[in-house]
Amino acid sequence: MAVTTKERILDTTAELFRRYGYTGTGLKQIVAEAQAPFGSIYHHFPGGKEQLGREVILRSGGMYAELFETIMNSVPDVVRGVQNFFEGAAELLRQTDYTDACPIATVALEVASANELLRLATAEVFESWIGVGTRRFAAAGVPKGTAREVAIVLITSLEGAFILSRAMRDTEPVRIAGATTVAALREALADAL
Amino acid sequence: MAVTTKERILDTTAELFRRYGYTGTGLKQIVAEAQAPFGSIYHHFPGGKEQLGREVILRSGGMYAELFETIMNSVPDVVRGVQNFFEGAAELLRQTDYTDACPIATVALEVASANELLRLATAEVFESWIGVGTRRFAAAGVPKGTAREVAIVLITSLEGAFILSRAMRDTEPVRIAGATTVAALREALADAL
DNA sequence: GTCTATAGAAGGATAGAC
DNA sequence: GTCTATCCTTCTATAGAC
Repeated sequence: MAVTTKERILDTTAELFRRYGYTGTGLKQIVAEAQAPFGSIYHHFPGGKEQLGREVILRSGGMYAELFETIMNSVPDVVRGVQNFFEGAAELLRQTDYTDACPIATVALEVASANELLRLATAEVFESWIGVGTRRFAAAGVPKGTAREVAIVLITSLEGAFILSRAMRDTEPVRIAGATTVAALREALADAL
Repeated sequence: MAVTTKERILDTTAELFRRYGYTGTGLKQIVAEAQAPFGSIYHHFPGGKEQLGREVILRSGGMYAELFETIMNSVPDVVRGVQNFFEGAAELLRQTDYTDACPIATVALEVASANELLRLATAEVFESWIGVGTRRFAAAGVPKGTAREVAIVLITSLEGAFILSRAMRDTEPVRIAGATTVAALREALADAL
């Protein structure tokens, strides 16, 4: 897996943030799981938990965007790509006992009214995701303004569905969210003709 | 406001949970804001923070369902009602500096993989909301199975939009989520004819 | 420069004064 | 039975040994 201590800390923190959130994850818990000495956190992240949190948010956001791009690139049809993305998310949820959902959602809600630096990091990630989706849908023929709306529908539907699916231990919300997003995308593509 | 100490504790905790989440809210912080002695928490909630958390989740869930019903009852048209619900949510977000969103979402994500008792409480609330929406849409003429799907679309869209809107400090996601939900509802009503 | 030990504050919980 | 004072743990952060 990760070769350097810093990478092990980043990966471990991302995993713990996804499961337990920002305030629910302790620095001692991180170094214990990453098998790193406590001091290494402050060596690699002089700004402490806040700096580590910021880097993990941005890194996780980038990795999730790459996952989306990879899945979308694997099929020629944009609608099929979106379907596969949601089906993959539902399958991963089930396989991981409903832990592997959005890597930044819990943190985003925790810091939204509590930590301005970290809120800005989550906003940056969401804006980047919207950009990725917008470009992808625009390239498939959706008008620009509508493409952004469809991207927002995709992200908000998936995020909300993750909340319900994790709480209820059922993939139904994610599957319905996928159908809703596909319907919005199909209509946007039809309007473009 | 709240007359009894117990009610003040419940109201204050609900407010703090909404802003800072479960792990981000301390018991000392709660009694300070509720102007109650520390011991009163363990007097009224012998099970400690967990019991208090459970009661707050269920209570907040019930109050939010009542808000939905009130708004839906205030207009004859179900589509207009849903539009008003989302517009009210967007307006409240803006007015409260993006703090007053879903009362249980942050807690739901925090406890989903960390506290089974509280996870079950959040699942119970989501199921009750789905029931409220399903009955409302079924009464408006949507077929039963579809009515449940529309209810889930409403809740997931709003929840996801709350995350993005709070992070980005922009009501755009909530407004788009409202349009998406209305589209799904309109289609479900059209299919019923 | 890597890591351990500890400081200082805040967390949840409890015992017991009144 | 209401409330205060305190306990023990855990938290983030830092100082300093090696």
